[in-house]
Amino acid sequence: MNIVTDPFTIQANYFKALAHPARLQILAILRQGEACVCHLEAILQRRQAYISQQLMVLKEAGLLAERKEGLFVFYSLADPRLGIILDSSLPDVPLPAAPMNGCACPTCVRDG
Amino acid sequence: MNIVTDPFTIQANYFKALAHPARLQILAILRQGEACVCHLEAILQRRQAYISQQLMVLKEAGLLAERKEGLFVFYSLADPRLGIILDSSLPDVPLPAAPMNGCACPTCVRDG
DNA sequence: TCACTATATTCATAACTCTGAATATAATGT
DNA sequence: ACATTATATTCAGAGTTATGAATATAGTGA
Repeated sequence: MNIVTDPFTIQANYFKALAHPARLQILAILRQGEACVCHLEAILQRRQAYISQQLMVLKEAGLLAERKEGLFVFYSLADPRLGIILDSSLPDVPLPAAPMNGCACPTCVRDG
Repeated sequence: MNIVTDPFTIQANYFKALAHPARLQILAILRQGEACVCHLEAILQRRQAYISQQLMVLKEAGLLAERKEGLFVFYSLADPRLGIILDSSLPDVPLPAAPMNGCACPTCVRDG
């Protein structure tokens, strides 16, 4: 595993991180504000390990910031510029944020 | 092979087309203006079949426009918005357009 | 310390994508 | 019609990525 210096390869790796429906859905959710893993788990209806795996891919690509609060880890977008890319990449199709049900994280419990 | 309607999957397919160094290099060249296959072949130093394959991927993703002129097919960017995405995705690294040598297409012959 | 909960990692296999070689098509001139 | 040139397509094997199951870690409270 060599260090990549070719700018086209670096850029390609960046897009690779974006080239996955579940990861794009996660990013769409995070654009609305930070969220913990359990939150994403409830929205995406996928098992926790799966969510964590996708978060790791996004994190390694440098797309996410994280904040710990007790047991919870809250993820958010590292760079708002990402919003420009996400908007520009799908001119005509709106990206609905899927509805939530049943998350026990502090935010959800407080907000009902 | 079903028709995809999920917006996240559509968007992911879009990024998949971008997630490849050779294709990004092609796009970087096309941002400077249309180019024929032989032109790209000379710049990328890859075999013609390879260039055509990558062009087909970009075309299927809806990124390219084409124009026929005799035996030559000139490709160009379908949507200038793509420039925004390409610029935003690599804030700090300049993308050099590789130097050319030896292309026999009408444009190159005319311009010397 | 122990039990509990939220999140992370590892691993094996399935699924997919890339690549190169060969070949096909399509436009042009003779 | 034939030859030539520019571009497109097909296909198989190599290589990469995704997925689910199992397990590990880390923070919290008793």
